[in-house]
Amino acid sequence: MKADNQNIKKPGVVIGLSAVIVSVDHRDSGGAGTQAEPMVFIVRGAEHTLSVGVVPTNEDGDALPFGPFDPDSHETPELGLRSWVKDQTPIVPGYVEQLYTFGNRGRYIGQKQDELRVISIGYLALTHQEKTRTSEKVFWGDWYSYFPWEDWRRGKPEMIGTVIEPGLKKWVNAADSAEAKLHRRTRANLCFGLGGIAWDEEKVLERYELLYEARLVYEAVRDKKIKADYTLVPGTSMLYDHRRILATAMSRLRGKLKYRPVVFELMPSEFTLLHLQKTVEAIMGHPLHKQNFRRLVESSGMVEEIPGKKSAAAGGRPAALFRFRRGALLERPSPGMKLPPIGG
Amino acid sequence: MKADNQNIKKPGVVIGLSAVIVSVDHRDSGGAGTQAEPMVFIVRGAEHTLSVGVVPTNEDGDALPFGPFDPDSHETPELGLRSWVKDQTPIVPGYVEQLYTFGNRGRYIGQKQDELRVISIGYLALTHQEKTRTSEKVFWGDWYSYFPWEDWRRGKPEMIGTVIEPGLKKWVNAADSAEAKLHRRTRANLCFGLGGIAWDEEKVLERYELLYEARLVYEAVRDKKIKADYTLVPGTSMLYDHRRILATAMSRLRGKLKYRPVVFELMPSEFTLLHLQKTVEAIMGHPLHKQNFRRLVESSGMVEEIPGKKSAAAGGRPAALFRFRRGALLERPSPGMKLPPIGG
DNA sequence: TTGACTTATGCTCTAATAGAGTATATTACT
DNA sequence: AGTAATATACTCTATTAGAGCATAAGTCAA
Repeated sequence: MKADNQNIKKPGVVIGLSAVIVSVDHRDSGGAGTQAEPMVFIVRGAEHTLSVGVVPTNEDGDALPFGPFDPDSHETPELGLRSWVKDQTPIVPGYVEQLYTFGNRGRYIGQKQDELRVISIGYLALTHQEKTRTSEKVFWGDWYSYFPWEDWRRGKPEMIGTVIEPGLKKWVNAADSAEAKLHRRTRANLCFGLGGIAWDEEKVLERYELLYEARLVYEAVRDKKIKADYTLVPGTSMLYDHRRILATAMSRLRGKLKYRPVVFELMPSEFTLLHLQKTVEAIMGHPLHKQNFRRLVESSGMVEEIPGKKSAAAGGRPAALFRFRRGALLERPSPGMKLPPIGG
Repeated sequence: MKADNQNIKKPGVVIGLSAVIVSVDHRDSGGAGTQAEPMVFIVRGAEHTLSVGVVPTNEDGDALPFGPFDPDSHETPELGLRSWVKDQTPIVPGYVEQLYTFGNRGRYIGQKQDELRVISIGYLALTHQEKTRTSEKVFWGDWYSYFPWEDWRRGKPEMIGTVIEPGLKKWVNAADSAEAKLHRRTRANLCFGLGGIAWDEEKVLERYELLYEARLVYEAVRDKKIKADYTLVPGTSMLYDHRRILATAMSRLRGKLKYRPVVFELMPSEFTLLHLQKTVEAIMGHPLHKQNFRRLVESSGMVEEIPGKKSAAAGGRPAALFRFRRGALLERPSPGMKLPPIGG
């Protein structure tokens, strides 16, 4: 259990903080045509993503905001993230949770590739301030533009059958042995709900990693420096491994929603139940049974009706307005809403 | 989103890998008096825990194994951990999962406290090789010796009523305002299942942090340099923030057991159902209903009976021997065993 | 050899919950 | 007034969870 001190202190190891800042764009207030889209805070262009100034790149593209970890001023990495987000963006996140620490070799590819190792502590942050100033360089991106196959709200995305399944089939058949083929096939089936297996909305990361391995996303083509003479899966790519970090955040958030009342971090102070439902559906990526959702939410005690107040009706009976009951957090050991899985 | 390069590269930031290596000591093979105790791999004495050679301490005590992260030879931090564990210990962990990255200021307290910042990427590793050579300095420690209040297998631990509740009551009453008192009280109730709230076995970390804040564990007395003229909660303390890391691992493992078949990483290749049950109970910290556990496990398809084979009976009808069905992992999207919470 | 004891295993009963659907209420619009 | 749209209340059923009883298959000691 002895080790050389020198190994550790070499220059060229950089610690940074990556943030997946999520909000939900509530297109309108209750009533007819209520819409909700999950958004991620994106910075575009190398000079923004490379705020530590040490990771040169020639590529342009979408990236997650990335800030320095300053051991002198930051008590904890999480406080560091909060202060950096507060200083550098117009966002004040309510909920912040550490996701994962990413430290793969080669995750930052630049001229100094071999010298430099970037360790990123990834965070998930939730906010309901979706109306922030944006520009061409800094904006809220629709998270399903990066992961279109994750959006089952209007049924199974077509590309799964037309692009992903054929692509994976090719990858399965490219395996060496029959054994390896079987292994690849079962993995593909499990991830993408093929062969009678149910789709699991939490497997966002596993699916992305599988597509990467099967070289069906641009990042794989880029990192492995291959020529893609076949159809890639639709979806916006990101710089570095940021799409992987985003996938990690989506998996985590989809899981968390089921047992902790984090949705409310994404809601305005007053909302209708449809409003809340559309927000949950937006995150989970699939539709829910309206009456049962209502029963669930009302019986959970997480929410209280605002007496008298009604939403501005738009094409139907006006809905009651609700607010989050902060007190509920103090009454039950692990409040949340048990959400059903998608019907496979 | 610009930052100074200098902030990052200062010397005095060390990245290390901490491992919570868990095994279960199966005291005997099925039959009467079957016992199981969860164990953690412990190193005692500063020279072992400080293998990076940069964190001086005067104290002696139990610590988690800690290894360097070497950007030159480690493709990923997880591979770094695996290789370091393999080289430096007799353990070959099967399952490894990243837990959390700890980087609080002051988590390593030494002469150079203000200069040095240690960032530890914490890992949870599971193994069933509990029979490894040990010494006075390196051994398997009973994890309930560090967290005796977490063991409800033989009912509610007495110390909760005799030491923890009174200690927390004092802490509640020491709050400034009535509001703050109420807040502290509800927090204590939620954590420790007081006032009619059910005990939640997953809140290991929250409970430890509460005890720390209420200065009822030695680490708080040590870090805050106060004089403890009152009774501390029983339980072995650890160096640095290692008991917090262990608590994080326990929380994670208790949660994971409910939806992923990780128990089998802790089992020998053949086992009886009682054996399996005792192992789950050991991790979860509370007893389970035997017949229902059997129904659950058998219907899950995670396990198959070994035809003909029976356990060596010890005082009763011999039990059938089972083995883990690896194939089950490939059949269902998220296999596991839904475990009931402790009856509040 | 038999009866007491111990553990394993099979089965039943009941309460709670989840999933799906029907029915009615309240609004706007034509 | 009638139609469309949404909100809300309620019902029905299948599944699951929690608890306990009954029987099986061994050991051990008198």
